[in-house]
Formats: sequence, structure tokens, C-alpha cells
Amino acid sequence: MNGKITPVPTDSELAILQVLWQNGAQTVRFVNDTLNAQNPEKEIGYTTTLKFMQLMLDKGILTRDIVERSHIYTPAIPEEQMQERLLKGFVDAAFRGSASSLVLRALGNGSTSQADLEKIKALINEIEQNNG
Amino acid sequence: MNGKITPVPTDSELAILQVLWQNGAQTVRFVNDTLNAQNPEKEIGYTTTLKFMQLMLDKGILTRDIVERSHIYTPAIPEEQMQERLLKGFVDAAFRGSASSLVLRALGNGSTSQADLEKIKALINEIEQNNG
DNA sequence: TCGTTACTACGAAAAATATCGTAAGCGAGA
DNA sequence: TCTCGCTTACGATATTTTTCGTAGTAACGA
Repeated sequence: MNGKITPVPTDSELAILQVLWQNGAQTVRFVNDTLNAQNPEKEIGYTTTLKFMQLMLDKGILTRDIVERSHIYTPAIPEEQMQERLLKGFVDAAFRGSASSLVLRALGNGSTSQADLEKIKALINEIEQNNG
Repeated sequence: MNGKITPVPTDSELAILQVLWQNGAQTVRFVNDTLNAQNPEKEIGYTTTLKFMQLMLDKGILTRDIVERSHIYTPAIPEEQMQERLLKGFVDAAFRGSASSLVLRALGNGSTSQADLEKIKALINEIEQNNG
């Protein structure tokens, strides 16, 4: 095994990963169609998506299997793990490393539902329990 | 007034903005020194920082005043407002628009202090009050 | 006054990202 | 079998971001 770590994806790469995380392993065709359905204003060419996914394969962001003439791509790491890493980078860059000020701002915009607030309260409770 | 909106900064531009938000309006020299002090491994040339700040001026991310032979740059928008915008983009790209799942993950990494948890609880309380 | 120093302006190169065109292969159906 | 439609490979171009070199200019001290 090589110790090389999966690199942080660019924005375009992340959009592709989202399609795969949400829909499971898929073909280039599926990913391209989905992207274009999501954002009809900016049509993206099939070969563009293909090229991205090939590059992501090279970088180790995706893996693939060959099934029936076409290739099925899979994210190399799960969504949660990627979110963890992206979040860390984002907190450092935009919130000077302060996750709590990010949380305050995220809650502050007023769009959090009561159900979500409950989940958050529950998690805080749990953390406080563990902290003794 | 022109209705052009301040564009989202790149990562390098954001690093420069951080220096200005933290230290107030400053010269290129100050920003460059600070950046290099923060990250001595990757020395960044003075003219590189200068060029960035000139570009940011063009883009409307910074404004400047001329004082005594040198230019003093100021962020065009306050940190909180920029964080708001960056956060929105980040939530969309990495958390499919779900701020609450971002919050859960940010709290979940276990690094939040009790004091910060209190602040967050207080904010949640306040939100719930307002929600009636 | 003259050389040194610290700025800014700006062109341009380098590197990273994004986009596409073309070629080539294969299988299904005419 | 031959052609059409779909797929992958891959080179090339475009665009954006990052980095720096050079030139010009004003202040300052010897």
C-alpha cells in the first residue's frame, strides 16, 4: 500500500463526488446527466466530465470497475470523512480555526428547523455527559 | 454606485484578508511579513503579495488610501459578512445545503470547549424563544 | 548631488483548473 | 457484414490563480 493521502478535491471535483455519494457508484454518463439536470444554465460537455473523473482516478479520489463496456466509478473515501477534512480546512481559512464561531454563525442565519435544533441540543448534551 | 458585488476571494486572497481583519488596515509590507511569519516554510515574495492586493483592489475586495508614500489597504467588507457568504457556499458544496449537518459534524469532532458549548446553547435558546 | 533603499506598476511566466475535439474500439441491429 | 451509437483515451486549448522580475520613482542620508 502506498501512503499517499487522497487529495482535497476542487469545487468541480466535489460536485462530481456529491453525485456519487448520493446515488452510489455510477457511470460518467449518469454523473454528467445529473450535473446538467441540476444546473441547466451551464451545460457541461460529456467529455469534460469524463476527463475530470479520469483525473480523479489518477489522483486517487475515485476508483473504478469495468462492467459491461462501461466504467463504474466509486468515491475512494466516504462522504463523512471528506466532510471532516473539508470542514477543517474551511474553519482554518475562514474562521481562523474556531469551529465554535462557525457554529454560531451557521445557527445564526435563522434557517435551522426545530427538529435540527433538537438534534444539536442532544449532541451537546451527550458531549457534556462525556466531559463529565 | 455600481451594483457589482464583491467576488468570493480565492484561498490566497482570503489569507490576506485575514491579516487585514485581524490587524486593521495595513500596508503590503506588513501583510507580506505577517504571512511569512505565519508560514516560514513557504516564503512568499513581496511583489507576489503586492500583486495580489492590487488585483483584489481591482476586483473590489479591498480599498486603499495613500498615506506617506505607501498604500494602506482595507477590506471592502467586514469579516462577518464574508464569513456569511463563504459559509453559504461551503454548506452547499460540501454539505448539500444542510447547515445543521455541518453543525453536527463541527461539534462532533470533540474539540469544543465547555464555554463555547454554553454560548451555543444560549443561542439555541434564543432562537427557540423567537420561534415562539 | 548621488547612491541606496523602499515603494508601486505592470508584464509575463508558471502552475493549476476547466473544457472540449478527435480518434479509436465495440456491440447491437439492419 | 456494415454502420450507428455510445464509450473511453488523450492531446490540446482556454481560463484562472499564483508567482516573480524588471523598471520607474520618491525619500533619505552621506
